[in-house]
Amino acid sequence: MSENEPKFRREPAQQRKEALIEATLTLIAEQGIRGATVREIAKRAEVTQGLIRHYFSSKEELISAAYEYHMKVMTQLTEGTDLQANTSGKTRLVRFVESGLTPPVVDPRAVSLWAGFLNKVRADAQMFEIHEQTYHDFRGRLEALIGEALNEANILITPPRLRSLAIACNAVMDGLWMEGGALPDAFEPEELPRIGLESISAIIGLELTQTTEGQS
Amino acid sequence: MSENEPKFRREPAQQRKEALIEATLTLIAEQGIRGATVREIAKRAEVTQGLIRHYFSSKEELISAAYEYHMKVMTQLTEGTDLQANTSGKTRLVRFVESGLTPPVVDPRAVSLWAGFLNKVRADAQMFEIHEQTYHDFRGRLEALIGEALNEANILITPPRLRSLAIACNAVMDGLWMEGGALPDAFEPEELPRIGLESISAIIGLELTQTTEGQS
DNA sequence: TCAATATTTATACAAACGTATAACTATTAG
DNA sequence: CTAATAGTTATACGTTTGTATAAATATTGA
Repeated sequence: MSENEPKFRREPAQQRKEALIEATLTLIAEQGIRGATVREIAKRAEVTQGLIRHYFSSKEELISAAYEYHMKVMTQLTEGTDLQANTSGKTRLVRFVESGLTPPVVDPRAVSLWAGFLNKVRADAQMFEIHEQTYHDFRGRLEALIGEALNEANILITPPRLRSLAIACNAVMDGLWMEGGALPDAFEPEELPRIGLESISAIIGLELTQTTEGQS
Repeated sequence: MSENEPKFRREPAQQRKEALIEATLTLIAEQGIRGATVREIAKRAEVTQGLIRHYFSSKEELISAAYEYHMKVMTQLTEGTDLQANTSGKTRLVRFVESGLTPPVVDPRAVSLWAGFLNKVRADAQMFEIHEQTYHDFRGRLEALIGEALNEANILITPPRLRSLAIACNAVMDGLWMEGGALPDAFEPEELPRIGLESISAIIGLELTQTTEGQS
């Protein structure tokens, strides 16, 4: 009669936290922060709602933790591609653009998350700091790569002009990323990186679409 | 003793509806759709909550009406600039880009609204249709202007290539619009249209920054 | 094997939510 | 001036929300 099946399993703290955060992010992407209720989060993570309060002292704290986690993952996604150092700046720029305009960076969920967090990021000082740092870091890396690529080609450029080019290229990438994520069926798979590279080539005045170096 | 001050005023139906919709949009921009509660909407519109149900049979209907209203306003904002017909395509393209990259189109509230509506637009078929139509309309207009400007300069271009250029220019505008709205203090007032025109000039291969025609 | 402990479940509560309906009153038509 | 109408307020109801606390149980160390 009495089956001694355990009624629940205890998981390592970090693993549970991550599961709760993942469920939170999915729900925020689907229904916004207010739509990510503690009960629904618990259901998705397959625990009861009381457990959330055991790991996070409030919903506010869970949301902040989820944001931090997400931004870290996104940063790693755009960093990870390039490990071998002796590739040219031009090639690294090409790869940076390509990886930023293909999955998993281009992804409906990522765009939805950006939208879902926007207001909260504006209101919360700590989250705003994380956002600004990530944004400037991304643009700074793009600016450095453009500078190196132009330098290799012996194209001279002033710092303010380089800043403008970086803002413009960043805007192209942001725009394509947003549209690719918001309208996933409106573009062919290779269309986004192709248009991105063509546009950035034109903007910085250096052809990027015919790479002679080996493609990883 | 008994002052015969009227306890409320009756307003024309359309005026009340618009006030309710405006309050709704402001709240959606601030806190998302779920944050736009009927009670808070009523408070902002300075009426009691019961009145909302007199004009809209449900919150769902109010949200849809607010979206339709907002998209109409945004469309008019990007249409309105150009009335005199005998200006060149190049000039009209310049004005189109400039007006799309300055207030009131570039505006934190507009970006927040875009973010706030994103999920709902994906889920609701009717709202999705409105969104797609507006988006394609905008890009179509941009594509036509680019085509005319290039044609005037005797630059030949194939239709698929024109499509790519339009997607790219649209992405530049979207990206700058988004960044200008999300980080209002990160750019100088003239920086966005300047960078936009420079980038689009480079992308389509036609200089737009030195206009010889009169500027409105 | 058994007590100690931290994880997990279970239950409860006040506040806020969308909705429904009744009561009031400014406005209009005759 | 009066009655009818529709805009508006007022109140209420069942659910869902975030939070709080008690109870149960899986796991660990001695």
